[in-house]
Amino acid sequence: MKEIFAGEAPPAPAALAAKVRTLAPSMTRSMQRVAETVAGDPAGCAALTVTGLAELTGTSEATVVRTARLLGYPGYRDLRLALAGLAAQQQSGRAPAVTADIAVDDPIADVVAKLAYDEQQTLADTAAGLDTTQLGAAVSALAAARRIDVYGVGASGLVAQDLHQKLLRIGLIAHAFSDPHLAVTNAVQLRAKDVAIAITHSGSTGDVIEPLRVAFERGATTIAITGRPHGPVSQYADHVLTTSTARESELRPAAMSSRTSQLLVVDCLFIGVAQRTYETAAPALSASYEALAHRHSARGGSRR
Amino acid sequence: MKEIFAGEAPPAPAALAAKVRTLAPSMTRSMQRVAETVAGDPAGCAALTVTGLAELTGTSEATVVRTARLLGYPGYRDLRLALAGLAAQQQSGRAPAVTADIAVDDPIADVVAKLAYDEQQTLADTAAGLDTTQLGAAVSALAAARRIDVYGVGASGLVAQDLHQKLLRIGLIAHAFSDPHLAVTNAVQLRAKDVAIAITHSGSTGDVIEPLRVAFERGATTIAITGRPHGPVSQYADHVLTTSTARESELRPAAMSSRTSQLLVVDCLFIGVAQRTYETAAPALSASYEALAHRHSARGGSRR
DNA sequence: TCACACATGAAAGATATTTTCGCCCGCGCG
DNA sequence: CGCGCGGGCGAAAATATCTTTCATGTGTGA
Repeated sequence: MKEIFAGEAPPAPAALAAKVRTLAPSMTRSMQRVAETVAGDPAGCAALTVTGLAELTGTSEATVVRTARLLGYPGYRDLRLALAGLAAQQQSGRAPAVTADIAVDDPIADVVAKLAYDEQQTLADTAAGLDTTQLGAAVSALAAARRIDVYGVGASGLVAQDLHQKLLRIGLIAHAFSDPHLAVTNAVQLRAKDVAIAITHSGSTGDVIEPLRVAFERGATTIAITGRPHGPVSQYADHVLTTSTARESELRPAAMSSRTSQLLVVDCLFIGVAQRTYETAAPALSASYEALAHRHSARGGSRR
Repeated sequence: MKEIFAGEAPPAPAALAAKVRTLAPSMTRSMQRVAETVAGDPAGCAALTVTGLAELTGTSEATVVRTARLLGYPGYRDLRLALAGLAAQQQSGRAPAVTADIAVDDPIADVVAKLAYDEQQTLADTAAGLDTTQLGAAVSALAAARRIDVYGVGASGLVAQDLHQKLLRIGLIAHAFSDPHLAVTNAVQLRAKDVAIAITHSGSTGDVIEPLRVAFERGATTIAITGRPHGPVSQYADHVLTTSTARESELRPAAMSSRTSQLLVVDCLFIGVAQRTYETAAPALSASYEALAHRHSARGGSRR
């Protein structure tokens, strides 16, 4: 009884069900049972050991191994591997679209998937809609600036601070203001060669438009990062960088996707400036990195 | 120290490369070698036995098994199965799409594209690597909390503030601290039913670990949002939410992708809590929305 | 410099897989 | 109707593979 399949087909890739059907007639009863079980639930069987599968099908280990051989694998181990692969393929096949809105009764796993998907979408949209000419001009202005002021309130305030932190890290003189009064009183200090940046999703947040207007009138270069490029804020902006807007829902306020979008724009500005000022930016970056290094191991304890 | 990873992530599906990156820092040299080999050639490694892989990487079987464990599998056998699945997926279709690093002389359009792609990747990895069980537990704790304190310094400080803002918006009592002293002095006020959240990419930022420890010892429920789930911070965390780590380059500091990842986690927490407390959250959300409405048209004027 | 902790691999121990071996059942022949 | 024969089949031995334990070396901090 030799099942010498010398030179036989290499381990079957995916068409396992077909192979089972083809070979079924030449199988004995027990082997058929095994083969059918395997073909019916690849994922489940992949989790089983020979013994497990033997019990499940009411046969013995030897039969399982014989079946595996008949299907073209060197042994059960390899069949099992192929099964795992098959299961993975099937798995990845479905679950394509999660475009629906987030509902109140969505399980947490769906929330994660949908949010991630939405934010990815937002990023793609933003990248596609960003005017690289404007971006380039903004970068040039920033790279040459004597001083940079960033305005943003509410959620945009955090983005302003993010940009602020980044610019400081590469040795530029930057400030971020969330307080409208401080913003305005500082804006009057600006002059040509300085840069003012207003961040507002709605494009009509008076609190950040006002300081931008002041800066604009003082002759500073002004940049607006907004989701409404034709909104009031653009009046006083030399360069307008448009952020994209995802649809919002009750559970997902606009602030959420606008933030993602704004951050991407801010990152682009940052990288752009870092490129232009590489000579000074690179050392500054690594210096700030090293400055932090000892704060980590310091109190934290060791790994694990 | 105990490696009780009870309730740890179930067998990872596909995002293995991401997981390797996330866990690499907490690995020893030999384990890193194994992990890299595996991530580099899933298909090839799936064909190897423990002994084979040990020889290939120049290490021992024990190390291979240890690595498999660290990656979240019960043993090497299961890692191998997952590897086979991964290989099948890769085979069956999409190109891995390699991204080049951002270079100093990249035109601005490339910068935008690469950044957007990287951040999308980071989001996908984070979503894939998030343990929804932990997330669910964290959400429950937050929804039932009397008071919520969030700690984060540096770039993570902004994320902490973002969460803070969001939680306030749905009527919860939350605070964010970037000042380590304030954080600790407030942490001593916490008790059971309160929640403390520490956000740190490195997992070893003493300034946020300390307040979390205090909160932990006071009996509060503690949550860590970190890129190194086995880092020191997890010692004092009831629930650990893992953020993914993208490879960083000179121009793209880790802080950048960690922020993206952290924000996604924070958003998930927020939505989760909003779902659970829908009755009170929904009105609170629309109330805060309306409160802002008049600040927009007020001074800004109309569009265009 | 010493001591400690921790990473590491060799080898023992446990499981899983493969092979061996012979039972048992059905069938044809005496 | 009984007897032998061939092959499906599974129990258990043999082997491969995986896991755990433990002793050793190595780097690190006091």
